[in-house]
Amino acid sequence: MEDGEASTITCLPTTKQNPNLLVNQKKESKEQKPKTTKGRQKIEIKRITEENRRQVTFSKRRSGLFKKAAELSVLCGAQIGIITFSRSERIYSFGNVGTLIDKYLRKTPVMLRSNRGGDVPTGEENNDGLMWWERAVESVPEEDMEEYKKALSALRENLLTRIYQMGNDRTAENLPAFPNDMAMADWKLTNENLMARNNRGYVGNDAGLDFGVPFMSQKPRQ
Amino acid sequence: MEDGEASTITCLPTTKQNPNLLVNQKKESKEQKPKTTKGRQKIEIKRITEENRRQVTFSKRRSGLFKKAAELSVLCGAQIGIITFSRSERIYSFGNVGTLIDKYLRKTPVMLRSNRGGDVPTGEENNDGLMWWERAVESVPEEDMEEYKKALSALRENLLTRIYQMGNDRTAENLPAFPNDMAMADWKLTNENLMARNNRGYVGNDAGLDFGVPFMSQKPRQ
DNA sequence: CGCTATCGATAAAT
DNA sequence: ATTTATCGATAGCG
Repeated sequence: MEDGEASTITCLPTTKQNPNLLVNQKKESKEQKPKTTKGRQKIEIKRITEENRRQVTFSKRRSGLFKKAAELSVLCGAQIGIITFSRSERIYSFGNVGTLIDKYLRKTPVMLRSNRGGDVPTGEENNDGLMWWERAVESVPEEDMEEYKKALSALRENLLTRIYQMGNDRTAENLPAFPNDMAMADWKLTNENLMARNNRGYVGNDAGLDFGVPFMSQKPRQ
Repeated sequence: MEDGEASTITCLPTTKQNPNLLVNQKKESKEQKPKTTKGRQKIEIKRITEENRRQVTFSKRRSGLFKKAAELSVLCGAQIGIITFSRSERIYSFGNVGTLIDKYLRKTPVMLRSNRGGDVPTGEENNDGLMWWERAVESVPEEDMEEYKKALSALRENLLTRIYQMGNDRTAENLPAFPNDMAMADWKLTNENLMARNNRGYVGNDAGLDFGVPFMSQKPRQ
């Protein structure tokens, strides 16, 4: 913003807001503006190649999508969860995803069909390639049980910690209240998602995050 | 046409073919209509009480939401999954939910840091109110371990079963470059979910589980 | 440097 | 006609 910013870029009239005044100001300037933009344009629904533009579009449309989802949720009292991965593997989620995943998976009531571990129809689905925690419990050697238990516990701890970590709110001013279907915390977080500005930190390709919550920030609040 | 596919689930909405309303509407036409519609109206975002209207709204907006999601997906090459439960517990999903849930859950790498301690800011982190599977493993009495293990195992089985039951949506496992389309199977699944109401039997309530089990298939190629 | 907020203008939806 | 969702461009914030 150093170069060329102050010096009025091209077509923008100087009636533009002064960067110095970041406070919300009434744009009283109802004056004649020399047509600065081309307005909303029609775009084809196809992969956006330009990296930059795609990024911006992703951000904007995702916001729009989440907003819609929130509205639908409120209007109809429906539970909605959205999971989104950008191309850079960054995750963005909306709603109480964890709960919904749970319900989703439970569409089929539990019945103890005794098809054991490697039953996958696609073949070659032995335990190889599975994470330790997704392996059948029986496959854990008795002597490793102790460690296994510890690990499971740690896993749970991490999840809970993550969930509770997101206790920092950002003052959701004038947002409607969610029906009691959605937990307050979730709603707050969703709001963060909606207006969120802070979202980084957990990125990369691991350094994970959540489970049941749509949050963005990762600030551990110390 | 290829983008037609991309352009969303589309097609399901609107059978609106009002002869009066031509598609092309230029603002130049100053024709005074005696009394057409009141145009788009603003509605308050609050729970719709009237059962009927809410149902309709749910249907319409869900379509709209899915459409948006599809567009976003195509435009930005992002993976998107939406899970929706209506008040009547009917499920509607969009996208390759299975894969996304998998990725979502996998986003939490297991770190064997056993940071214990009830550091939960909000307090009340006792085991009460937790489902059996989310309780600390240590809290399981030794004599119950056997059963616990069985349960965990059954859990995993069910998840796997569930996943494969809901169809072959593992197409987009790690779709490389995003062609402007979502996997066919996924679309089919989405559409099925959209129109087919064959989602019954998932009753379920209570006991949820979800976190530690990624399930889902392995790499497509073998 | 990458992602989000804002703005003017306009396409889209109702 | 009126409200909403983007678009392109850019300022702002981490």
